[in-house]
Amino acid sequence: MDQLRAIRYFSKVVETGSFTKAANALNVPPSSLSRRVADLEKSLGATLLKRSTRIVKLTEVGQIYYNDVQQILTQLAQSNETVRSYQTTPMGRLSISSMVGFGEKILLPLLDEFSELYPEIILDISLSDELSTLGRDDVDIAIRGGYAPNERVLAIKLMDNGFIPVASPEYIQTHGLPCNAMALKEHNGIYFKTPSGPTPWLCNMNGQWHDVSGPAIAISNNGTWLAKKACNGEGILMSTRWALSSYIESGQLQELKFEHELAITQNSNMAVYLLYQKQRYLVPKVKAAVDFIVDKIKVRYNF
Amino acid sequence: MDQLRAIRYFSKVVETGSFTKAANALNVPPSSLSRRVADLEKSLGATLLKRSTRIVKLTEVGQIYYNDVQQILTQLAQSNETVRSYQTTPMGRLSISSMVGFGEKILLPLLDEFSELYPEIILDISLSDELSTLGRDDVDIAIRGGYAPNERVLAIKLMDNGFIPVASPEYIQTHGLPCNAMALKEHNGIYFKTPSGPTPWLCNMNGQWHDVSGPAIAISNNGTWLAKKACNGEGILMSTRWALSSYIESGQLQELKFEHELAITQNSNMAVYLLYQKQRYLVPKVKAAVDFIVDKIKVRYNF
DNA sequence: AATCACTATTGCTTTTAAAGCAACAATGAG
DNA sequence: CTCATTGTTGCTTTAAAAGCAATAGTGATT
Repeated sequence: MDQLRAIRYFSKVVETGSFTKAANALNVPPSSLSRRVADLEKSLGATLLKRSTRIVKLTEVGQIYYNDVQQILTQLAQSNETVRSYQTTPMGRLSISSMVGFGEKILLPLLDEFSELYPEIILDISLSDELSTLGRDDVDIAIRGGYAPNERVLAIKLMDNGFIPVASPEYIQTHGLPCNAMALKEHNGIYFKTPSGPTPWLCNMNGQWHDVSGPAIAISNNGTWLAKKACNGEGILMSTRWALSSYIESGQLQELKFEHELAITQNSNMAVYLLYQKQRYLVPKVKAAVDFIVDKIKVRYNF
Repeated sequence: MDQLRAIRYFSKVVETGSFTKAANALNVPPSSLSRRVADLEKSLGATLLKRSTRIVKLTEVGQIYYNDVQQILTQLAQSNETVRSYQTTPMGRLSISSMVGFGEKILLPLLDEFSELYPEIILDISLSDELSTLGRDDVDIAIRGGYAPNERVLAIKLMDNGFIPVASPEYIQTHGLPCNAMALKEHNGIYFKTPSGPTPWLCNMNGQWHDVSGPAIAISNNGTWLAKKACNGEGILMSTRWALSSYIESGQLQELKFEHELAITQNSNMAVYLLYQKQRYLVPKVKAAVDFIVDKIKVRYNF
């Protein structure tokens, strides 16, 4: 028995929820599916699918097996691709996932250059702040802030991800410059929101952490919108240095400095990491992109 | 093409280093191997094996592919086993790897009981202090001290693994009771050796770590031999409480207590962990053994 | 409650792929 | 230079999966 084929058939049935639909998708008669899945079940000595003419659903073991086998299929596909593309020119679909803010501000412009350099690579970019599990999904490269990678995944630090407080000159004129971190509590707050909630203003004074968040006037995960609000003088914003640098340089916003530094988490080494699976670095397109991104960012943003 | 079969053939050829030997091992004609491997290479568009009539060896890509594929094969085998044995009585070969001392003193006696309870499980025990990578090798359960598991591996703390200093009453009579940890430097040392080297005597005083190791008179990874030396009054030994408890209870050795506690590493939470792959817990034999070991040890050694 | 549409399965034939065997060519040891 | 050994190739046989048509069972519809 060709177990791999049987598994592919089985998976398709699970995904479409029907032998007929799966058969159409695979361009084989339903009888083949029925027979191969039956073979598979026989060889495993267990029923994977509970079938009736109307509905096909996984049994308990079936669910377990499906999950296991899914992973095995992707791994095999990746290994095959590694070999196939070994020592060829970078080409094919390259899937990159990035944090929204970083993606818009820094990554996408960079990738425009990249595309010119490697026209045969088709980019597939997802911007999202939700963390996708590398390897499980078919993401080749992920860019995340302060993420703890597992052993199979390599992490390269791209740049610092420290948050700094800023406000517009008008706001400071109107409301006064907060003389110390504690004084922030009396100021209007514009808050950046991550998937795990809005980011508070924290301050470490003599080993003690204090929440110095002021009353919120706006919360969003869209950095651009928040920055505009800050420019309008609506309040104080804490965001990353790289997201704010253009506003600071143009004078629209200015950094507020305090004796005790501010942060948005007690975890000190916040940074932007580029993540990829160690094995996949052998695939030319992945290697090309990783090398390109890391190199350009090192040159341009880490003076 | 049955890729799985092709991969199995390919693997066998790699392992035997010859098409003919592999063919004998698999009971198929060599021509089949030749053809399937050729198919595989064609489908991957790469040469996996460099062959001549005398010698067959892996190419660079071949090596990569072989490694990848090896893992995939074991994963698939495990998934199949999971399904096959789902909800059956525990049986089959169960492979356990343990630290030597713990294995001899605690695990093996326990497993004698286990065997009576599950006669259909054939135990395959390896005692070694080298850490074997779970999942890679076909070890179902591993028992290690202070091991950092990855995400796929579950770790259950079995008991503390703190080292305590002991000496025989005779030794103390002859050399005097060391009045504080620092005084240990003047005493004969019997040292337990791990794969990463002999274990020093460390002492944390007011936040500072001091090495208070005395001159060595014996070093070994064999706890029993060291304990005997200590009983003979040859010096002071630091070893785990569980390894020494029988000697202490019989009065052959006595614990030395100091104001500042001793340790053999700056890492505080030393413990004995039982490790297994999360997935494999679904296999009855693995579940039975994990549950049994954890339960018995909790009852008998963690009062 | 009976019908009807749809679906998975089964029996049979056709097609395809791998096994098996024998002959061949290439390689490296002696 | 010879020769045993090994991997490959041509051909035949065998096994397995595809393909097709017919069947039986199920659940929604009337």
